Amino acid sequence: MAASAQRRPSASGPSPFAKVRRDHATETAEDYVEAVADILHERGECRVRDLARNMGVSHVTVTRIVARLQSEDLLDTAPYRPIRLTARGEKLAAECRRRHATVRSFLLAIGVPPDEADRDAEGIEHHVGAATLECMRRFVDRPPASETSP
Amino acid sequence: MAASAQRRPSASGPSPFAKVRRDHATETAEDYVEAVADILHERGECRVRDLARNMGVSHVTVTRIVARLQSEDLLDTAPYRPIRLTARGEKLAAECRRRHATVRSFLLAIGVPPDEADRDAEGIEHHVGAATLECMRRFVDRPPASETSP
DNA sequence: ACTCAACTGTAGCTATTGCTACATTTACGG
DNA sequence: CCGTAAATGTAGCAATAGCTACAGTTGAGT
Repeated sequence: MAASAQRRPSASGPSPFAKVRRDHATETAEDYVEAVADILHERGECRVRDLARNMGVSHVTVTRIVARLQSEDLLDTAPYRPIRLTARGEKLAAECRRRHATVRSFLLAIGVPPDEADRDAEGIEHHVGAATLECMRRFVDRPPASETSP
Repeated sequence: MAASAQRRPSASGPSPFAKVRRDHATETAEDYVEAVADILHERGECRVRDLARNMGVSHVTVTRIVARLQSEDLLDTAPYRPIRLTARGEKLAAECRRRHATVRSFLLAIGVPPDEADRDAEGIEHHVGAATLECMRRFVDRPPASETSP
């Protein structure tokens, strides 16, 4: 009888779920860094309060996560001071922004309604590998047919 | 100055991230239920040990999560006994299996290499809404062009 | 029947992300 | 200046998901 109960091939590790777990670890960082970049762009200054409103969580949660991201050299702040991006943070934010835009455009290109495209892109973007992203980009650049228009 | 710093529209809640957080809450349930179904199908019996190997975590983690899923009426077990699916669990597993297959086929259809398609499908499947899934299904059923063959 | 290895459960730790309640700081207006 | 409201920080709680170490069960083989 076939191999083990592993339903997915384990080419790069003991379990495909390992990658998903790793993604979750960076997901928060990516969301916050991207949000900081957006807020900075819109208001010129990013405060804990802005992030709390943007992410839909309490200011306490934001404070703690910002502290962690500062220790990871992604954000830069001081008590009662605005939050800025480090060089690494800027770079990560740019990558995330680009990837998010690609995923969103891709979903729209295959015919997903805008509101669901927004919601799903938020969750999907963190789980899209390099090859998948490239395929999405190619698809958006050159949609194979008028699939979206009946 | 425009609206708020919300970069994404908030059509169905205070923040698009709320949905992502909700998805995460059910993600574990879905993964475990699906794994139980697979193991049951392959070996006829599902033990804590099988799940631990399948998910790449320790048996302790599995025990605790199985207990929670039992309290949620998705799994059914007893101390030192095999793990089975409840009716609700069966239903959820079937839905997940179908969705996973769709996402994976879709990724393959847009040209993602099989190994990355496996990995990414694992992370993406939990964040795919009904409309997005339907679009993927339509795409797989009727690929617009020979996008995958250079 | 008994022994023993494998399996399972329990205790107790860490880390992350939520929260409320309370304390402190900033900054603005009078 | 000084007071106050808003913003921020801190303390301490809950739930989830990891882990190691140790204890208890099961079941197979002798």
